[in-house]
Amino acid sequence: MTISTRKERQKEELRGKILQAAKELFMQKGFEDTSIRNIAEKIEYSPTTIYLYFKDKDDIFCELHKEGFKLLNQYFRSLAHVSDPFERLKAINKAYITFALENGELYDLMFIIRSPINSIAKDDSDWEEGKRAFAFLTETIKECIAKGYFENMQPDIVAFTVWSMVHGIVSLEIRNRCSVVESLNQKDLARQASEMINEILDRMHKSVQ
Amino acid sequence: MTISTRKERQKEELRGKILQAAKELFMQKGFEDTSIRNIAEKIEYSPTTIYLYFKDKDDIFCELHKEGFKLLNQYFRSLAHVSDPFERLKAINKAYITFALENGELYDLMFIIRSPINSIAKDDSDWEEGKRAFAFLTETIKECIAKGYFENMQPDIVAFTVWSMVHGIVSLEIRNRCSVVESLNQKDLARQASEMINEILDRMHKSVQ
DNA sequence: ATAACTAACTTAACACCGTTAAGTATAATC
DNA sequence: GATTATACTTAACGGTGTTAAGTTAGTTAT
Repeated sequence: MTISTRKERQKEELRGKILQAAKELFMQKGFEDTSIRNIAEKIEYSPTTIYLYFKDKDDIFCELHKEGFKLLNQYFRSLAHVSDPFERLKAINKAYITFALENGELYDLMFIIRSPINSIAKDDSDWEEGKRAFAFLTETIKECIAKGYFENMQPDIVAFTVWSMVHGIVSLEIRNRCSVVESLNQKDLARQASEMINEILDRMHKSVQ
Repeated sequence: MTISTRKERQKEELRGKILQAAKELFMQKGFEDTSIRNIAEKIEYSPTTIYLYFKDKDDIFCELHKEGFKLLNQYFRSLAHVSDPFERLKAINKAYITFALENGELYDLMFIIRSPINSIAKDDSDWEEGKRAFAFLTETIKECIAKGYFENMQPDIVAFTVWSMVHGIVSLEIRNRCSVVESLNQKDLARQASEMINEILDRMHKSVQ
């Protein structure tokens, strides 16, 4: 028993090493620019070994995709204690942007890259953590509505809108499309972006008071 | 003279054919999934011929990038006659989303794809039409501000915010990340998105009256 | 103890990719 | 008619994801 569990543990360890190496390389060079051979070299195994642990490159993608959402949920979890829902909503925005800019390549993987997202969409377990993150946002917005914010608006439509606003900013930044706007200080984009979004939310709120 | 101009014309024609073939393939399969060999096969030339007309694949990208912005400006131009700036702004949002969803792969090229956007950023001529499009938006917002909208906000910050809001929606759709929101009718996304954005703008306006 | 089997890994290969060096055939020029 | 320039192609390089077949060590069965 002990011997077979050790073997199983070792297998799991190698799987973890592959994932770790893949993650580090993806963070450095991005998904497209990281090859199976690169990963193999890093862990000092032959490229084909990786296929004993993962179906294909997309399978590794999926794993890190899930990991990314776990991390995002960690960023969010620390906000659960903020009791005022509107303040929490603004904090979510800030946390989301911080997460995206601190983990650019991971964010890319989660929300921008094309790759195997169509195959991933079928399997519900791949989106579990993603849905949890979105649910946290939706729940916060429901509380806001209960307090009189976003009157006459559907919670998940508001949630989607808020999400897409921050995603818009972040993805333009990550894919380097901000250069057309000269007056935007690239370095302080996170702060400026947060402010803009929260300014918008504030004004929306004032409109219904 | 006639003979050399004919040759020049023929060269230009082939260049155009390459661009046209590339465009069609990009629209069908996306940039990454279209190879130089695919383009060559389509126009019945050898792959290397393409390198006589374009420096590399990124060079073709740049050309279509510029073309995309020209087309976007065509969508915008038809809105110049809308005299009320706030109505025009809302029409711009609608047109932008329509453009993006009608020309998904082209939009991808312009605003999402990583590829050679860093090399493109240096050359100002590549962004000429892009800046014209953004200027149209900024100008409209300046007029809005002159009429009392967006009080105490910087025009190009507002412009960037508006842009990123619509970009957020559109890019989540194009890269298939909308599936987490079950209540969003995928088919009518354009309409729903337009409505959401314009609802937000309306509420922002009411807040300062 | 030896034979058969299994697990973990590697080698070699396939068909593709972007790109380039060298070659060819045709047309223009001297 | 010889040379040179133009327009194009062939063949190759080093890379990619992926797979079929081979190897080597360890486990199990007789």
